[in-house]
Amino acid sequence: MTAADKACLKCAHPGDALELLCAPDAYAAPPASMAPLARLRSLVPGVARSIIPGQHVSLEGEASGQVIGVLSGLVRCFRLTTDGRRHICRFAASGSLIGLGLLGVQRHSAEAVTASEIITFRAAAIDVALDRDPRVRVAILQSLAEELTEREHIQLRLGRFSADQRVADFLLELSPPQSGSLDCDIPMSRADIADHLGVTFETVSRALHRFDKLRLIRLLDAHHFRVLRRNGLTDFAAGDQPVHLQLAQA
Amino acid sequence: MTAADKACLKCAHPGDALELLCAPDAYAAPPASMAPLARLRSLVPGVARSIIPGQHVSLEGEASGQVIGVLSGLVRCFRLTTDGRRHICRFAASGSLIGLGLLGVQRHSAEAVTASEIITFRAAAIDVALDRDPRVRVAILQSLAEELTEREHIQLRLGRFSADQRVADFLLELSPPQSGSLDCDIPMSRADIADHLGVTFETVSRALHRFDKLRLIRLLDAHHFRVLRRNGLTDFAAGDQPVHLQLAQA
DNA sequence: CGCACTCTTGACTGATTTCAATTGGGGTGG
DNA sequence: CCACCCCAATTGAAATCAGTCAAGAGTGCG
Repeated sequence: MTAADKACLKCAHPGDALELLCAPDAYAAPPASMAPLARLRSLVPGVARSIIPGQHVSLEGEASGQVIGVLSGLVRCFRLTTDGRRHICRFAASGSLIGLGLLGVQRHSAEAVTASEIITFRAAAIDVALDRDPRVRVAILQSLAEELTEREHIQLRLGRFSADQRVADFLLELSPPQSGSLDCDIPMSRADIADHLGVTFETVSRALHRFDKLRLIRLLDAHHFRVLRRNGLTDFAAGDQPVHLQLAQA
Repeated sequence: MTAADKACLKCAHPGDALELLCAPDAYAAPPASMAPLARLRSLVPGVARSIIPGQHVSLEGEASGQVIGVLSGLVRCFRLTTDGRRHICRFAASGSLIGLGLLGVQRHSAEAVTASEIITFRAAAIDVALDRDPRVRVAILQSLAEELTEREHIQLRLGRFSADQRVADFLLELSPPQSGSLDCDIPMSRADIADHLGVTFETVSRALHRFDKLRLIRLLDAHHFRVLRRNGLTDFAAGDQPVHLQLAQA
């Protein structure tokens, strides 16, 4: 039996005991947002392929002439500062498009976080289709609108939230919106989270364990947690901190 | 002679002695990016009007069914957190469009920083034009691409730069790219800058005076500065800090 | 002429980073 | 199959950066 056989395919973290904990597409965007990529796929020819964790998808600045869609798994999009640190601008889950905007010029590098399937479109093909088919135009505009909304939120989080608030807010994104106490997985490493939230991985770790102590979540293991009090997390992320009072007791 | 007569019309900061210091359209985007709004204006009917500093343009969350273009002046786009703090997501200079994405639904509030002229398009009109005229499509996509690129940079700055680096980077944005030592104005208040960079206004003030001491810039007054060593600023913003060594001496 | 507001500056506090040590799990090779 | 190694994660302690609090200066406006 190989490692791959034992691995939890959903989250790509090895270990069979926890397979059942992996919520189906836990990090996936709501169904509605699958639409743009699905529609694009039906209207523009593209080449699908599978990639393994860590495998690179695109390189910052390259004029690859490609747009990439994530069909399954999770991809991290990042840039490096001149002094070598990394900033993960976003995690692209299934349904996300990478490289829109200046068609075909990559604004950032991208690598697989988990085993993923991606589809590659030629930017030129999309450009042509944009002229011919209004449905393509709608799909692209919708995808751009979604990314802009997502970025707006990320920006607010970076600009105005404390370290713990950022982590709480991120956990809310990881967990399905409605469910009160479902088990969720954390596909990415602490370092990935840290580089996305603009904090250190130690701070992420501490925050998670603090939430565990406060009974907001239950850390099942390093990559799985259960939401115990979603409202508590929400309040905490929002800055209402009745929870902070409990912090002293904890 | 009224206050308005004496005011520097470019930056809307009163005082006649400094009128000549106001670089023409100092904060304006490069000429190329004027294109989308200019083109849109020639293809879609819109209503222009003038607004005074502080006057509100749009309200977060409202489904106004409008898209706003900035013809001159400067507009701040912002959101408020639940605990009442403000985050300025971006400063929209002449040529910028506000409210693109989910057409007609405002992702944020907007107010004039300086006396500005804006033009209001009906989202429905743009939507119709998008179907009919490919040039509109190009203009909208280009504008979205520009905003996304801008946001990507802002996000990196918030996520990975120290307070001083953020201010240095912001100054670079305020000053025309090429000129070595031209005078620039700072149209917005310290608080505006702080709420954009995710720091306090005290920190902004301190950073500016530090750069002045280091001879990277010359602060002419609270709202005007001269770039002395652009490379120094660039290095500082990038994290190379040969300058920091001088900091001890200063 | 004085009020109000923005900006500057200093001293202190505290959150987060940095540095360092330890733990734990998984995969590899013996 | 077991021991070892490596990497990720956790945890603690010290150091630092930026925030908070507070006082004072400058400037425009009434």
